[in-house]
Amino acid sequence: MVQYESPPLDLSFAALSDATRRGIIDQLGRGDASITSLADKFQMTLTGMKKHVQVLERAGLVVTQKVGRVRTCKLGKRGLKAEAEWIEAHRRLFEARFEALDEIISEMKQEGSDD
Amino acid sequence: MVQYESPPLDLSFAALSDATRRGIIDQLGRGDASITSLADKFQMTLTGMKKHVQVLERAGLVVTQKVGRVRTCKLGKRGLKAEAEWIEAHRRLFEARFEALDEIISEMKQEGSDD
DNA sequence: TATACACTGAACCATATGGTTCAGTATGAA
DNA sequence: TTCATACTGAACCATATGGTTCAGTGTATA
Repeated sequence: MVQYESPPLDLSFAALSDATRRGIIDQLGRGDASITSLADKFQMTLTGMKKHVQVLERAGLVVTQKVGRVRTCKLGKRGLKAEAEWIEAHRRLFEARFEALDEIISEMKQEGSDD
Repeated sequence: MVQYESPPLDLSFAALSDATRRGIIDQLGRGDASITSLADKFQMTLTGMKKHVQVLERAGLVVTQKVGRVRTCKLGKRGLKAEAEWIEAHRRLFEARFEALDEIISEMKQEGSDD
């Protein structure tokens, strides 16, 4: 029996699982943007865009600040460090598995039913 | 107006957004496993575990093979390359943003309402 | 052959997601 | 003051998620 938690990774990977939200990050990399300008760019209602931004904000990937009537979104200082670390560590894990001898052997004598 | 797609990243990031599934990848890194052994290790019903494995399989992160009555799960050869690339590219993007001059300036003269 | 084991599928449940519309509120400009 | 802009919140909708139970099916084993 093993225990696993770490909500931050849950939130950020979930945030990254949507193409629109990855696009928003792309866009904010080219400069800060208001909700309205993002909504225009991604052909979506203001309300819809606000929800996406909130998801990114909860994940710490984006920070927003409202000045006057416009809310400006920018990339969060938190960055993607934790995510990069998890991915890198496990990418090595994947590779290690395939270099293992028993893998090569079972690859050679590969038979048996599948579905 | 911008168009964004790429279902593979959608699927894999979504798969990685659950701590149990990240744990399964961890576990498979230490050796192949049956649905039953995974279900035991994560204190979950067989049916529940099967669903998690299916999510990982759809994302290409895990492959399974049924021999006799046991379905063996192993890490997929696809790996985490595409995910690592996206994360790395955007991690640099985050950092570039913070090195930009206007960031430093606006950080200094930081005022204005927030919520 | 009888029994146990490993999985599978259908059905259900509560909650979350990704989107919308509609009706505000607050702010800036004329 | 009036009007447009920029956002906000509530409500709704269809679908997905993460889990369960229950009733199978197929495969080993005694």
